Order: sequence, then structure tokens, then C-alpha cells
Amino acid sequence: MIQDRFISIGYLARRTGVAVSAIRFYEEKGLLTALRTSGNQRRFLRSDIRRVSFVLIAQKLGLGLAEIERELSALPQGRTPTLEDWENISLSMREAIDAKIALLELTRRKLDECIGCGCLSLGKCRLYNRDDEAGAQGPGPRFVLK
Amino acid sequence: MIQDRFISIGYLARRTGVAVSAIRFYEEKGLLTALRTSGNQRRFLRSDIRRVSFVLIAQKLGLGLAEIERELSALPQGRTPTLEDWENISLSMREAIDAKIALLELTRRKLDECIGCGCLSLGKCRLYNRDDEAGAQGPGPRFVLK
DNA sequence: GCTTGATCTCAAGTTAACTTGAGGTTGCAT
DNA sequence: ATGCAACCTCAAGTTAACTTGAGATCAAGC
Repeated sequence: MIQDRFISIGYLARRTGVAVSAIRFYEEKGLLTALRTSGNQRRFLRSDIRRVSFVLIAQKLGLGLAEIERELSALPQGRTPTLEDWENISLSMREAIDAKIALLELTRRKLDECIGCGCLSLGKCRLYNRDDEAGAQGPGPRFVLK
Repeated sequence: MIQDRFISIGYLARRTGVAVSAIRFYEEKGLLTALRTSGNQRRFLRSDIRRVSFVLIAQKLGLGLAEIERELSALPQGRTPTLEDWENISLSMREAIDAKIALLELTRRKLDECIGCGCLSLGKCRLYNRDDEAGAQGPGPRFVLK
């Protein structure tokens, strides 16, 4: 097994830290493909370790399995992924990360403004007033911090 | 209603952008408390608009409703939250945001290293080798990019 | 050849966060 | 005083991402 080209589901599970049941689940969802032994046991490619790692990272970025599958479909199952395959998928993940960071930074900025101005307690803050006085005349803005 | 101290569930829903059913759900989960009219309809405080906004922001930060409830329990329902209440909860959210950003930046860095080195295709990358040769002798590291 | 841990399939359960639907009541403008 | 949108409750359904359990088979060391 150790030096094999093919690996068992348990080995893949140990190497990636995900449960065996989760791997079967990923296969069912099309994120992974397995060959079968004569006795019907799954055999994965060693490169599937990376594939699964990819799923884990992408999940941390907030992607759902369906989206991840779309990303991964760029990586052909059968052959060893090329440098280009890898670059493409990595760059698209990089963009996702950048977008997430930007959103968080925006939120942080809004929050800082809000902390600074004494929102909620003094009735001086523009955000607060949007809730209250401004809100009192018509539909008004929906979300306090966007 | 518009200048009332108390607001209906529909108004709260419109002002926050969340569905009426979601508000009832939040109440059930203890995130919100409502008074009732003689006819059993809910009446919220105007300040609950902010409370709900808070839930929305905290959710964007990846907190679950249970955790949010814990945070929110610092904000007493009955009285107008003070500057201190607000500052405390905002600061703890700020920390959560900072942590998230840091994690994303780490991931981005790892990913960049990986893109730069031509992982997966050339057998030169340390990350790649951890999967493969290193992985071939023993348990080895579990996650490719941590 | 036998034992034992690893696998297999398939169905059902789980948690989070809501939504939908049925059947009935309220509140407010005219 | 009446109509109708907005409310109410309670039960069940939904989606995502898995896990758990039952009952059976496989693979590999001794």
C-alpha cells in the first residue's frame, strides 16, 4: 500500500484527516472517483490526497461542495494535473480569498466607525439615527451595517 | 406604528430584510424577546432592529446562532443598551474579524507559495513531496496546506 | 484456513437555519 | 361593521454536509 500507485479509502482518510464516510460522500457527489478491486473495494489515486486537501481548503473559503466540484472539474481525474491546471485553480481560489478578505475589512471598518462614535447609546451616530429618526419616516434603509 | 415605541413583526422584517418566519425563529431561539398585544400579536422594541442587524453581521463572520446568542446576552433586552454594552460586543466581534482575516491571509500565503513553485506537476515542491515521497514512509502530515 | 480489521451498501438520523402550509384570528382603514 | 392584509400556532419539509447502524464481505497476517 505504502508505495502503491493506488490507495485504500482508509489510507486516504488518514492522510487527509477526513472520515471514511465523508470520502464516500464526496465520491457520491462527484468530487472524487475511485476504481474498484475485484472484491469491490475502492482504490483511489495517490493524487486524490491533494484533491481532498483542496476540498478542505475551498470549504474554509466558504465554498459549498457543489461549487468546489465545479472548480475541481478543471482538474482531470485520470491524469496527473499539469502546472497549468494547478495554476488556474489556485488563482481562482486566490481571488475568492481576496474577495473574502476585502469584505471582512469593510465590515471591520464599519464596525470601527461605529465603536468610535458611541452608537446605540448617545443618539448622535448616523447609523443609529438611520435606525431611528430616519427610520421613522418611511421605509428607509434595510441593513444598518452593510 | 411609525413613531411608536413598539413595532410589529412585519415592520421589523422589512427594516432588517429578514423574513417574518426567520424573526419568529430567532425569538424561539432566544435571540429576541417580544411582548404580546391583547390579541396575541408580537410587539418588538425599536431597538430590536439593531439587534437583528447584529445577528446578520455576526452570521457573516461565521458565528452560529447559538454563539451569537451568547454574545447578545450581554445586551440586556429590556433597557436601551449602553455605550459600554455596545463597545464590548463590538470589540469582541472585531477580534473575531481580525482572526478570520489572519487565517485567510495565511491561507493565501501558502497558496501563493504553492503557485509559485509549480506544485503537483514537477515533483520539486516541498508540499508536493510531503504528499508523495514523505507520505510514502509512515503516517506523515495530514493536511497539505495548513 | 482462520481471524480480525477494513470495507461494502443502503437506509435513516443529525444539525443548522430556516421555509412552507394549513387552518384560524386580529387590527385597522373605510 | 366589514373586508382583508397581517398575524398566530404547530407540524412538516428543505438543504447542506455528513454520521450512524445494520448486516454482509474482503484482505492479509499467522
